Amino acid sequence: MNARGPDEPGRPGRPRGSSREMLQEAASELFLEQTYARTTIEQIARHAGVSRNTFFNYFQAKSDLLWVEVDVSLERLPAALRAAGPSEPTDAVRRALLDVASDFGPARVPWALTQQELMATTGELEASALSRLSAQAHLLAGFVARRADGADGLLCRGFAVAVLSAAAAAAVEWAGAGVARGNLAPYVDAAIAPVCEGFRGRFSQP
Amino acid sequence: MNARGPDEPGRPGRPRGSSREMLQEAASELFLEQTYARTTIEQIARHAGVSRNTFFNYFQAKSDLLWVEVDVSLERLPAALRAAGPSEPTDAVRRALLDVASDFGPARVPWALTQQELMATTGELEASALSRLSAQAHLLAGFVARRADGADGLLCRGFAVAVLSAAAAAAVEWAGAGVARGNLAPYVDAAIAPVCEGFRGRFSQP
DNA sequence: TGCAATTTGTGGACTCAGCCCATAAACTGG
DNA sequence: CCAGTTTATGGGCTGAGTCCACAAATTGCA
Repeated sequence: MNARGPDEPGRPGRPRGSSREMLQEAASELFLEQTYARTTIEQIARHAGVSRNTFFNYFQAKSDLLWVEVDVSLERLPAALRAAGPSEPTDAVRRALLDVASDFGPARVPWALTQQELMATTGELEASALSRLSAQAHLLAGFVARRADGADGLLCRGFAVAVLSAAAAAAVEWAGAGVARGNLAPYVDAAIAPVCEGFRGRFSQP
Repeated sequence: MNARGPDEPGRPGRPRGSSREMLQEAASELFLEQTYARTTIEQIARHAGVSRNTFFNYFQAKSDLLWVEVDVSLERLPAALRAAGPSEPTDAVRRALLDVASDFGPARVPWALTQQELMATTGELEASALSRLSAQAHLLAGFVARRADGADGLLCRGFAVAVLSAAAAAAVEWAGAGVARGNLAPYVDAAIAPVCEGFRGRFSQP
């Protein structure tokens, strides 16, 4: 077990010859030229100067490339929840999601939201999308359950997936709105506010 | 263009030598023995006495086999919505979803809900699940938009995905509850009621 | 009876994602 | 110089999904 990260200088072993960023950049160029569906992992890797297998040292799946920006912002969700303070759970979740959404301005549209129609094999986008949604739902449900001690597990999970899928629908709408889309946050707020309202008060404070 | 279905007797062309049911039965046996992940399309087809390619004459994807029962019940959703009458849109949706859910008793658990952990390639279950959810969301959003003339598209879509994902979470909970799970409908009702409440009144009648 | 049209079954070939493995290369510290 | 560690690479493999050409089975029509 070595506590050092993969980039510290004094670390044993062969240093990395590439980076996630290089592969992302290579992929972006190819996606623009050919679309995601017509781009193979082999092409991305060679374009970045590495071999196909090396690609899998940096990403677990091709579809991860569609979600890089989203994944980065979602890493902040736990902190955003903690920062939301001891308020009512649905309010805390709403504030935290708006905080994460505030990362996305009109020019920062994730690949995942622009390549909706042009996916290769059946439901590659769907798979990657739902796997992310359920990971975050697990997080949110745990948060709510901890805040509302003894709350019904189904209620926590129901709220988590409902609010997240409403937010996702808002992101799709936002991405499809064209150049005048503005910021993501207002879209998300409009979509999740009714969900939060419907669940407000159902998570009794401990 | 031939209006006759694939089973009418007077239809030209070679009659079908197999059926969806035969393939489903073959698949069920193999899934019980080997799990979904360890069963190949080739095995299912041979077990049903046809070739691999013929499988794709009856199903579009291997994962369709996980959703046969669900798909059959979901076909009733449009009729259930129409039957829900001219009541408030969120009420109509709630009643229609409970109607569909009433198909599922304690012994009728779809494969999709029992093979959650044992999928083959990354996110095969997720892909098939989300593709179904978004198809039904499209339906629901259209229904609500028609009922509430001039309503915000984002609000309609947000409600549709929120209520459906809450129902899906309920189904997961239900399937995981073991032999004493009872009927699906109460689970669904508990999960979607708050969502419907949050959106109630937001779809002004025309 | 024969012939076109139509529909299904089938085998073969292909692409590509994802996975595993053995080996080489590049670095560390002793 | 050596042992340990980490990355890079090539090779091979499985399996889903697609395409295509051709055979087989049925229809209606001449």
